[in-house]
Amino acid sequence: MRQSNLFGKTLREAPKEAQAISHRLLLRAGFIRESAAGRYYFLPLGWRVHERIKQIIKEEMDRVGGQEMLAPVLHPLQLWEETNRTKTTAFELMKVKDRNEAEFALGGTAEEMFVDLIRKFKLSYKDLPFNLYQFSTKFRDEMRPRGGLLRVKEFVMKDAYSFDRNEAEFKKTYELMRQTYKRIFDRLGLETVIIEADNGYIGGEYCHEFVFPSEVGESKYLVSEDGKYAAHEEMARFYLQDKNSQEKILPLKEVTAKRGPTMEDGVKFHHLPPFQQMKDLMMVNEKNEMILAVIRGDLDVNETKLLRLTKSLTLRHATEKEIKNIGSWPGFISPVNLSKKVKVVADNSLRTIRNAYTGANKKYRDLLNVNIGRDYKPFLEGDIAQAQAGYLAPDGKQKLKANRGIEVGNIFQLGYHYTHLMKGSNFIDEEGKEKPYYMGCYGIGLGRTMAAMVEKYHDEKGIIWPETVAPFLVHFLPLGTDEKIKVAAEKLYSQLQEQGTEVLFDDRPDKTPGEKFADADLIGIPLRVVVSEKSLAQKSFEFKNRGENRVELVPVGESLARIKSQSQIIKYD
RNA sequence: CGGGGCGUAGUGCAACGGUAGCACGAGUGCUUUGGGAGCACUUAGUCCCAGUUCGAAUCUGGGCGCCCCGACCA
Repeated sequence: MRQSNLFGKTLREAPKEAQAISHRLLLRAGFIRESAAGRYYFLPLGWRVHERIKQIIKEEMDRVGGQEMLAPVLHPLQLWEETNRTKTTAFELMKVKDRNEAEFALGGTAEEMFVDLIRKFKLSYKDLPFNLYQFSTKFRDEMRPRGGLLRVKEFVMKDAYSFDRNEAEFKKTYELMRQTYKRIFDRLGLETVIIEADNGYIGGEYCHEFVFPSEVGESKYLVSEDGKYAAHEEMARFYLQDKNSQEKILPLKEVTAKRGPTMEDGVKFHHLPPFQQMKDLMMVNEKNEMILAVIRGDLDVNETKLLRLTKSLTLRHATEKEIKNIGSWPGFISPVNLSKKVKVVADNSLRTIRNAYTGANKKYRDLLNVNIGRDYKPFLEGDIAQAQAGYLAPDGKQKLKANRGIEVGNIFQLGYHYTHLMKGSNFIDEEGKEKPYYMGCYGIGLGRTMAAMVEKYHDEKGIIWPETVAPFLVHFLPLGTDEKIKVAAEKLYSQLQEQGTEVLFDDRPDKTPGEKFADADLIGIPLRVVVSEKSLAQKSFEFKNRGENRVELVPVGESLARIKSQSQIIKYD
């Protein structure tokens, strides 16, 4: 490619709205341009990188038997209604109507579409397993796009959907996909951390995020010091340390407590440690059922965990009025003698304390010596506690550290979530009976991956692309206008083209060396080859790898072979 | 959606309520050619709609748009 023909220009300064390094560099180097908030043009250079990333993903997906296909971008809205997702994803789902007033969702993920596809076929266990994937533009009406390509409203995602005959078979598929993702990110040169995460509106019981650690990332997670345990903060478990469960159980006692409504007020009033207090959080789910979450006072309720434990679709805090309506009092809520309408959900931490204090469902009245089991029997008990940096990892030895990263990929167990909700998504088993498919799904955002790579591979002058995804392998710069240089340059350029080496040939005649170098550094092509009067005086071309300062003179006659050997794409196995 | 900031030329910045200017870019010509060259000429702009005013980029109201922080996600 002749640079004089390349569409897209470098910018000396980044537009001021760009803050993230990847955003600034991609903009400045002429890889992307903004259309509207969270919607970007990929310019020719940017698209070449994007397609290289795509190729790597495709190779790895195909290697493990994935089959690429393509689903429509407009999804019949009825499908989303069938799985309740018009409700659970209301914030992000974009809709359109056609001329017949038929409603469609603009695909933001495609579980329903793929399930709907496979139920159009009568398949048998002999057809299983299979894994279908696509690269397609996804639409998500994000509340706030940010950081250039880091979070956008429209992006190309590789999404894959696996269909297995049962959980045991699925587990193999899941493990295979985990390894495949690891290979993909390894090939891209991104060391990712695999963290446990919440399935959110995607559904299913568990999932893992592939996170590239970075300050500009939005995924907050906790890792043990040895790195063996890593989980998204919304999911992270931790080791519960015992507090006073050796204490003798005392009789329940109600006392007057003229105090404020906060936890600190309780601590001050009773002169007892915070852990001995009970934190009571009144929530309301989508069916207007009231749920009281109770937890040890030194811990916080994790609403994601609460959502999962109670199998709720949505949860919100109850209003003061609602609390009074069920016969309690804000700031003095208690699971003891509470209205039967409220489902009490207790955190495991309440088993680590005895003789707790909390409200008495009356203004200015508190209870002392509250003990789980004796004084109240929770409807559900489980882990609803928010993990924090400094807590012990589940092994009880390592400390947890907080970290941030860019979520570049995600693998989900879906189980029967969709195949139960969507009628007729069954295959025929060995006995001739219909059985639902056991599913998983697997996503990678390409633009975000590209941004993550720039976050990693750059210096103060610009991007430093790894060869695996670089837009070109060689940036060839002739300096000066001398006829000898021109002839030598054109010769090497046509030879490189003949041997199929991807080269960006900076043939712009009116650019000074300084400008060509600056652009080359900014664009970040791995190998820079210069021809100039100086180099020709030594019958050589000058080679320099981006990111290294070492410059090497290579005799003209050997240059072609040298480039060829250097530009062999690294084989990965 | 809540909070904060901001909309002036392709990009970065100026302009007290009084002629919209500078740098880079782009174009033409000449010179120059190893780290964003020099000279000359040229090109291109106040987000939109109202209002206040003799006069609005500037003040007021509304709209639209963008960025940053939070609640969501590849």
